[in-house]
Amino acid sequence: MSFADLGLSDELLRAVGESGYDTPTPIQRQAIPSVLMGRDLIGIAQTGTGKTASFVLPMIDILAQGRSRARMPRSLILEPTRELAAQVAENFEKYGKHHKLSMALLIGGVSMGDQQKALEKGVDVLIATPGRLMDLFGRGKILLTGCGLLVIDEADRMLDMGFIPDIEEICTKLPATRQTLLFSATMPPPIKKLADKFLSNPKAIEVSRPATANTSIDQRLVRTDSRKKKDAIVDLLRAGDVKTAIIFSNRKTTVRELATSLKRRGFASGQIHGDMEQPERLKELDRFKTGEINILVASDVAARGLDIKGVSHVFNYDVPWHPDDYVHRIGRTGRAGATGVAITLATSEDAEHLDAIEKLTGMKIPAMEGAAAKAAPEPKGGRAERKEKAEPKRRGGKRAQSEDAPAAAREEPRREESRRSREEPRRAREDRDSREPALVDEGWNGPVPSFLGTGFGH
DNA sequence: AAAAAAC
Repeated sequence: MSFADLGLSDELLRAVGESGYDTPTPIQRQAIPSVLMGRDLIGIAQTGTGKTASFVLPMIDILAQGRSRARMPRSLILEPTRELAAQVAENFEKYGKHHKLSMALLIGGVSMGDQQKALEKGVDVLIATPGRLMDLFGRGKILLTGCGLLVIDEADRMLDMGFIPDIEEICTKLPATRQTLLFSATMPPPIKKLADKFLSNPKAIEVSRPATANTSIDQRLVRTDSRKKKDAIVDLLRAGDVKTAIIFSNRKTTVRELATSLKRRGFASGQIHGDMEQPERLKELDRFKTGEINILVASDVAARGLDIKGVSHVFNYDVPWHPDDYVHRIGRTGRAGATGVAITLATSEDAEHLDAIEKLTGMKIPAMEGAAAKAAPEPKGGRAERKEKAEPKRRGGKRAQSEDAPAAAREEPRREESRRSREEPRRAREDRDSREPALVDEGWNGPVPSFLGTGFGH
């Protein structure tokens, strides 16, 4: 089975091929033909399954017919965070390069002027976070009556963030006869209700995979004391073979402090959290992706969905309060068939949260003792991931082929999803399915996209 | 207990 069997256009197949993809992932195989036929779709899938391409690709072909009119976007993609919206926009640019489609990225924290200008000219695809979209809508800058295609991505996360009322309101502004695609890692009742209300006769696709049966991530625990945490992290960064690391903290203030402290100690480090200005957030992310810095201190804004290639280590400077977040955080490493290391610093006060994590993942995180705790283990088993070992700072651009490979071309632990689903008690499945999968979603490795109504294509 | 998202 190749992409050519899915009914996509030649131009699109060319863009896909040029990006290095050749074989569609299960969700792409199942979703693309249905989306091309105009069907509604519920995709139970997480990042790492090739989810983004499963809607981006058919959308490009659907939108290739017809053209946009001023202030009347033809399609809308809703994302929970600004960074995820930017990541999807990057995918549109990549796969739409042989099409003449226009898009606008409507996210908060950046100037509205350029977004408005793009809307005025007319766009084929609107990629938005709910807040900015509602704002612009309220100002009369957008008419959604011509928007015949809606994608609600990461629906369960939208729920967590309290976006459901906004989503419902947005849905009512769209024409009743439209195609709606909804993606969610889990299906809690409110999401089910949303789907019942706004989708008609949807095709349901479920692609799940055990998150931390993810052997590509070597998980370790370091017992420490709150006062020694900073020294511990510095030791781990120095001693281990840390090529690229994300250090998660529970609080924005801690992110700031730790980032400052690491910088002062000479680490090529940066930070990202929700109190930073949006341009700064994207700039830091870009510096990290291009290798200008190799350590990123982050809040949970970066925990989910973000696909950054070649992260060798994830550190939990704090044990996350919500066990799901643990799985999401460590899922930033061990991506694209590479192996990664996830090290969690835990104090005696963290016992309860640690228990919750171990219960969720169904495994005890092995402790690094004594001398071992001084050195972070190397990611083992490696292929591409060990390549630049001697050189802590990656340079942008050239990357190992396997890392750059498409979701489908990558090595994928092909577990028997459907069989597993049948055999497993529903309860356990739901539990597990709320976790982040081991693998990556479509990459976003380019520079920070210019979010403002970029034309793409030539 | 936090974080995320509009101005």
